[in-house]
Amino acid sequence: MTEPHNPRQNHLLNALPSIEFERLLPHLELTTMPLGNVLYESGGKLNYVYFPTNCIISLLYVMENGASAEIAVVGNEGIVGVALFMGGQTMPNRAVVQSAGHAYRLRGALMQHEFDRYGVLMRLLLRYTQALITQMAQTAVCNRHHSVDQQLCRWLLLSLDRLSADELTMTQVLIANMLGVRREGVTEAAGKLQKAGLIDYRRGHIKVLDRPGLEARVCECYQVVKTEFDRLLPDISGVARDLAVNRE
Amino acid sequence: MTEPHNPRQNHLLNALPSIEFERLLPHLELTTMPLGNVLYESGGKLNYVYFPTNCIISLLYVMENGASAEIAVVGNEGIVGVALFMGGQTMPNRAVVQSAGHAYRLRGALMQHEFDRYGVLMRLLLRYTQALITQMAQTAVCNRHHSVDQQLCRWLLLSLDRLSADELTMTQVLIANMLGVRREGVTEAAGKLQKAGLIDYRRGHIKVLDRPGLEARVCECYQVVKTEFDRLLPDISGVARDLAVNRE
DNA sequence: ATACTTATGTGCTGTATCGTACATACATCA
DNA sequence: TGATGTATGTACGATACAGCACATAAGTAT
Repeated sequence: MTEPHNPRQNHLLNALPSIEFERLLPHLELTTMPLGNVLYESGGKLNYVYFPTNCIISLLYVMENGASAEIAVVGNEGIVGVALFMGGQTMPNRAVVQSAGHAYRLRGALMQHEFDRYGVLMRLLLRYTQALITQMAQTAVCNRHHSVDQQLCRWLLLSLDRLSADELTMTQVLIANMLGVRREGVTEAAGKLQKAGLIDYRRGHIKVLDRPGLEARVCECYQVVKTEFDRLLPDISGVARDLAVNRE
Repeated sequence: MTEPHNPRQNHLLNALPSIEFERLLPHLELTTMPLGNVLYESGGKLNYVYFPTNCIISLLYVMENGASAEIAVVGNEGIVGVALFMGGQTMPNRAVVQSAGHAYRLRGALMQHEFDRYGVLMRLLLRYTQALITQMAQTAVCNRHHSVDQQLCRWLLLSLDRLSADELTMTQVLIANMLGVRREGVTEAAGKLQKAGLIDYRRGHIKVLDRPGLEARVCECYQVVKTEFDRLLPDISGVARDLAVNRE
């Protein structure tokens, strides 16, 4: 049950050539990420970047009136805190643990220093950031045009992909906050999926029974995002090799 | 009307130290940007990046069923084609001229080469990209929570900021495509603004009569985006004022 | 002027989602 | 075992917007 933790469970870290990885290793701190923990507040200074291994972090915007909306999710394919190397230091949204687990964190100053070596790490981070951009853009599109049912499917699939699991711990209230809809809307949408035999939903535990069924029902947004992540960050050492060679 | 065109009308180019600017200058090609012109298609290769001077480019996603939604707008504060230096080469959305004008373009290979000098240009581009991320994120939030009325205000203000003008040429159908709503919805929202004396709307021409009034009516999303652009690219407002003077 | 095209305005019905209120089921712990 | 808090289900009117049909108005070409 208690798997040994390893920074290489994070795909970005795993894709690093050993020289760069070894350089980071002593500075990577294993951190427990309990559900609901806030990594940074909107506009707050980022002291660390986080490389998730088996947790999911949700980037969400909280409005003046308290309503919220998820902008993107980050799992072990990515990093939390892109503002640290993009140059802005902060961002106008909150990062909160959506699914408990672990992450390796790295001090912001170290992150910047390592980024400024202009090596494979920098290339990977920029590619990841582009993928993140696509996810945000597609969230905007999905919020505009698709039904709660479809958005729930998208959200489930994106989350499960990031956990490499078929099950997750999550109440309907939380999902509603992420999607920025009423809790009752989630109840109804989840009810339909349950009735269709696609998921099994019981008091904070969702289990996917028929993944192809979910994929058949989801809007195009899911595939756009997934395809783009696969394209930009294909499994993995391959990319690193390309990145090392391709740039003259 | 041959105003003298100058690459420095683009804020990113203008912010470059002279060494870097001089190096780019011979490669910057002045390009006419007619309304509706498609700079790149979803997934299409980017041969050039574009530095708008007095035009607006809209990044929009076109869905399988033909519906569309704007993800972000780019004016003379920015650059079109971030995928070229972020490493992904393409993006799953379309870039189309929303307001006619001019831009300077630069071959993709040159852009990458210059980025890889890791100078001021790179820093500026990354900061701009972070600002762009905020704009996209806020679009997602706005699509989720705000009314067509509010979104129209936001869209108008963001567009006008990028033209340093109080007037723009734009039919309701086009606005509807950008916002991803029905044309009739725009008619109604614009009608309200007209009735309130905030704008004068006549067959493809919108003139803002009461900008403070618009700002009072817009949702928080506009300020979030504007504040973030000002923070990350502080030279914007100054140059914008200059351009506004030049126009009269 | 005339016809024609394009832009805008209006009205209707249908529907997804909201806001609200409340009922039921499950889980934990005294 | 029962009490209590939390998660989920259901119901109903209100509303914003979609989808559609059509009317009017402003330019443009003949």
